[in-house]
Amino acid sequence: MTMNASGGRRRPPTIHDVAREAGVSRGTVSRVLNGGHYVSPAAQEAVNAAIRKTGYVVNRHARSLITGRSDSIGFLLTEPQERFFEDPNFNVLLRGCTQALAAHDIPLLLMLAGTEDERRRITRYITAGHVDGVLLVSSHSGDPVAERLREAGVPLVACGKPIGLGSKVSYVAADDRDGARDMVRHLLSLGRRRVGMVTGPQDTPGGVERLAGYKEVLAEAGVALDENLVVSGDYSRASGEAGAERLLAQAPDMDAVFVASDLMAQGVLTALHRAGRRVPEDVAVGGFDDSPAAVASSPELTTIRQPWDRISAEMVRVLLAQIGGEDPAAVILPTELVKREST
Amino acid sequence: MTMNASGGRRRPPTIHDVAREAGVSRGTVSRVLNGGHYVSPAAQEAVNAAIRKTGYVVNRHARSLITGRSDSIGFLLTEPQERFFEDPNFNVLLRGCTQALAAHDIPLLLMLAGTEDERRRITRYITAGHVDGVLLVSSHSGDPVAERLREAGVPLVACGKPIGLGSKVSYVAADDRDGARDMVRHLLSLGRRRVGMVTGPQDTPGGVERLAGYKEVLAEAGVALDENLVVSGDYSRASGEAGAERLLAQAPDMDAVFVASDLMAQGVLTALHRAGRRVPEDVAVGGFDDSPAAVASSPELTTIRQPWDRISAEMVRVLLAQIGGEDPAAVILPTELVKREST
DNA sequence: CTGAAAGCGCTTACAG
DNA sequence: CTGAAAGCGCTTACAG
Repeated sequence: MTMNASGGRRRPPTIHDVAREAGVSRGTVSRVLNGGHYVSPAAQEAVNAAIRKTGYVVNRHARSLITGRSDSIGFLLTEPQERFFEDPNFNVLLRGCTQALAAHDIPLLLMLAGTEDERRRITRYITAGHVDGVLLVSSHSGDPVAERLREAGVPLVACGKPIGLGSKVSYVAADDRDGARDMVRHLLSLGRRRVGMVTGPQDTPGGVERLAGYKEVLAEAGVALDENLVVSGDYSRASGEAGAERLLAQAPDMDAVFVASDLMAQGVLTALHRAGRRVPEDVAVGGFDDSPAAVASSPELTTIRQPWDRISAEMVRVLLAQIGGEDPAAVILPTELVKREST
Repeated sequence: MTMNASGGRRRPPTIHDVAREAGVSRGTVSRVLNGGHYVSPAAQEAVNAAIRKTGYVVNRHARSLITGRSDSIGFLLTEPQERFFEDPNFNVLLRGCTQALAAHDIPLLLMLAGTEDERRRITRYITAGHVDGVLLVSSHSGDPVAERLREAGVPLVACGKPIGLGSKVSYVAADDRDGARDMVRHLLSLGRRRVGMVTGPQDTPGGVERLAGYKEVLAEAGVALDENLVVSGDYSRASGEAGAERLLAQAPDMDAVFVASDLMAQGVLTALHRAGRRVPEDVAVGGFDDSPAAVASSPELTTIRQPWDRISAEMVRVLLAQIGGEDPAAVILPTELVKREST
């Protein structure tokens, strides 16, 4: 890494300049900066005025060096990046986390670790203390990064339940099973009885839970489970398209399909359209996520809304609490059925 | 901001531990860390072995404190965030920049400044030296942030030409005008003569240039410009839909339309479909960007590919060069016509 | 080529 | 409530 100082920047004012301007010691300035405890109102005021006058901004490197904290948070994306970037949910999550952190004046470092090599490098970087905590977004959850970070004692909160780590790692997730149950119940309420499903990956909590919800409701309704009506996808649009083609071949009488993500549902719509099936007349289609994809497709998708705003806000809240010394926690948030044109 | 040290992290090894392990002074370790100049091969080797053995990772805060560099780069998004996050191009750009930077082991800080208040706060943060340079992504380009950062001497490269700042600020952009020319020429080559356009915002370089290209080619082909065939949008899907409706009302005989972004083109497709016009039989539709939206829509869009991978790579290259002391530079990259189903 | 030393800007016990 | 002082982990002239 080679970076030199740039041309035009003049040396910013230091705590020393502020102290001189305010006529107090540097210690007092620091105390004002750190909450104003044990500082007389007069000194307090003088320092604040001096800060305004000098345009002082704390040097975080100096502060971090002594406190041992970095005052920044990492947003870590492991595993296939393309998929996440293709997924509109990712945007909402990233934006939500950035904003929630900005409210605390904490910068967010974006970290991508798609290869094992990068994952090793990033893990070292993190465990060296360059961020105070990590927001982990990973699709497949046999993900070793979560375990490594947990072992190193790095505060961590995952988006979705990390399989295999139980409640030792904090996570925030929507209630996938309940959402799936709502959707399948909705499809049955329409009178459909040949309800197919395109699942998510089965090494993913969402993938597992949504399938479980589907099976439960079918069983409760006394509808026999037909293996030909279940195919698996990987959350990508392409896998939805392929999945629908398989379903059509295996179970031509399918009259509804629950698809574990809106993106896959877009693919399903494409395949159905090509096969000449009308949606929702011939086949009702239910998605999951309520992502922008849901209203971008035609017909617009009936889907299950994941509360992304709350998810990101909770992830940040739990992480900050954990950095503050609290124990890990799991937060499960309710979903909501959004009825549109596809059912 | 209140963040306490977390439970399990033990104190990481310092340069002092490495020096002891290697049997050299701390200065020598530092020299190895910073390029290995003026270090004997023997010392070099001993230090490297000690680094491996101790698992040493440099403390960036200490380094930054003394060098005055932060060894990190900011990715700054000003103006309406929703639009950018909705825009698939944003993802590609963000990912490309993150990866290009990762190759230099430089972390990327994501900064969102949608309100004037946030913009002020971020500007202070940046000018205080917390990042070495800024990758600026802003739609409307009367954007005061670019000017403020330039004045403060912060190395900066914009995505797209910042209006009003001339070549004082580095930027990387696709050749918008040339791309637009290619598309309109393509539409004319299909025999269409009533070619409409949905423009981008006219306070945006891309918005201006793409319209200019459209007008140029029409003039060159001897096709009179019809004001009824030109409406303006804001790059959002919704504005494309509304724009197409206006065009249909003003110029029902329109047989082709050039839309300044794929996202708007999706909206155009929706409106055309609703009006019962077949694409491309009745109306040929050309987009711009070659974003994921282009293949997600049906029919798939003929469009102009922006070389996003190269754009992000060049942005990073130019920024690092500028941080290294070079003067600002503008880089214009060629576009490419991608023929699909909509023309 | 190498070590001893100063110093980056801050925070935090420690005396008062 | 406040100042003087030590020290966080590193880099970089400065002597040798």
